[in-house]
Amino acid sequence: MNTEQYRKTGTKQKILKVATALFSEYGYKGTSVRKIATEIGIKQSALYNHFENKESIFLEVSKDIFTTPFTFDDEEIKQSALKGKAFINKFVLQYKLLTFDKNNEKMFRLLMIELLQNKELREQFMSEFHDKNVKVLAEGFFMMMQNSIVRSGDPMMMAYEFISTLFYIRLQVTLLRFDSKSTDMLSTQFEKHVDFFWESIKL
Amino acid sequence: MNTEQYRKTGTKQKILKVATALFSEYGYKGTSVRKIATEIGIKQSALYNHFENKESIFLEVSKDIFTTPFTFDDEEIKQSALKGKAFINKFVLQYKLLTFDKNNEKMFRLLMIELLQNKELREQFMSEFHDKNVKVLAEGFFMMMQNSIVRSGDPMMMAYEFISTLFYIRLQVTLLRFDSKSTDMLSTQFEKHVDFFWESIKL
DNA sequence: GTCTATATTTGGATAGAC
DNA sequence: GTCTATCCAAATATAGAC
Repeated sequence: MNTEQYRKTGTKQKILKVATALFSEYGYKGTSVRKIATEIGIKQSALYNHFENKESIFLEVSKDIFTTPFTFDDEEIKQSALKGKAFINKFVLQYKLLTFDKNNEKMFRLLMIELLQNKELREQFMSEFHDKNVKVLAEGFFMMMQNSIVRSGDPMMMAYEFISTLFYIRLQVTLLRFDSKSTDMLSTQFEKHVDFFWESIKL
Repeated sequence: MNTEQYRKTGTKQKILKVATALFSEYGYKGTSVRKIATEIGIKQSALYNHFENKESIFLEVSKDIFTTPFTFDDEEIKQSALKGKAFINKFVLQYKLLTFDKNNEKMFRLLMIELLQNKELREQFMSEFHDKNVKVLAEGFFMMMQNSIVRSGDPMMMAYEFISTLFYIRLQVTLLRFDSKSTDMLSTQFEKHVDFFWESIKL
């Protein structure tokens, strides 16, 4: 029997779930372990059976920020890149799905809340959120340049230009949704961006 | 005589200065009134002779976030817009100066730290930081379209594309400088952006 | 206006019974 | 594993002497 283990895991998962919700709404300092505990119906001291301290809860929660399934394998890149616009369309579709996905939204909020309070998050932001995406995009643009599908230039620069707007849209969407405001005006912004950008680089 | 008033104002200004530095580094919750007080060499309780409470200090500090001298008067727009690239060059120069200006940098950091914790800041971000800039840029692009200097399209959309990259560069610069890292790789990004964008829209 | 002293609250963490 | 009880630290804020 593993009822005991099951219950233990159950509580631990509850803690992580509630902590994720609270951290991504009120930030690290704005979230007390008391609040986490009462929210799941246990006393504050009981938390310490599952986690050493508050920070270890946060660390486990924030682990998931950058576990986004965001890489295309090489084959897929090559195939898509030759199709030109289809490549960036594919990329943006992924990005858009992440933006509106409930879990990813929480993680993105948490990232933005703690970005200037947490050096490690800043570095991960640069490497995982920026560099990785730029690299994938730049590879695609490079191939398109070689095949004279898009105008020549620095692929990394082109990728930078492309990803920056995606980030900005995502930030705005996140802010609006945080206040339960409509994102109608922004929902088509992703596609508009693709169209505008493609028009800017195609040959 | 207004020595007393002078001293009062002096302390008040000191408080605001120190509070700005601390809030923009540790955020609202991460900054205690104690720390503000000791930093300027007075006891914590003495602060309450100048401000009602902690929040009122924050409010006075955050007032300055959006007092950036960022609008061009209509005449200047018209003149610059007809010159095409000179217009966006001018805009970006302003933006770049703000990005690297010590005071504006603090204010931007404060904005990013508190953006998801403060609804009013979010709304001001949208109206003052986004809408206002989009409007100015869109007017310029509109005139360029009418004069067949740039390709036709939605001026607001074009402005959105343009400003989003500026914001992203600014954010990255701010993060790097926060960790005292080199911004060499980004210092020319503003100009690269202008070049890339102009190449994308010019006729 | 600033100081000392103090009230009050909140939050993180531990000890020990069940 | 959870509970009650308790400790400790930090932080906001006020009262009253100088």
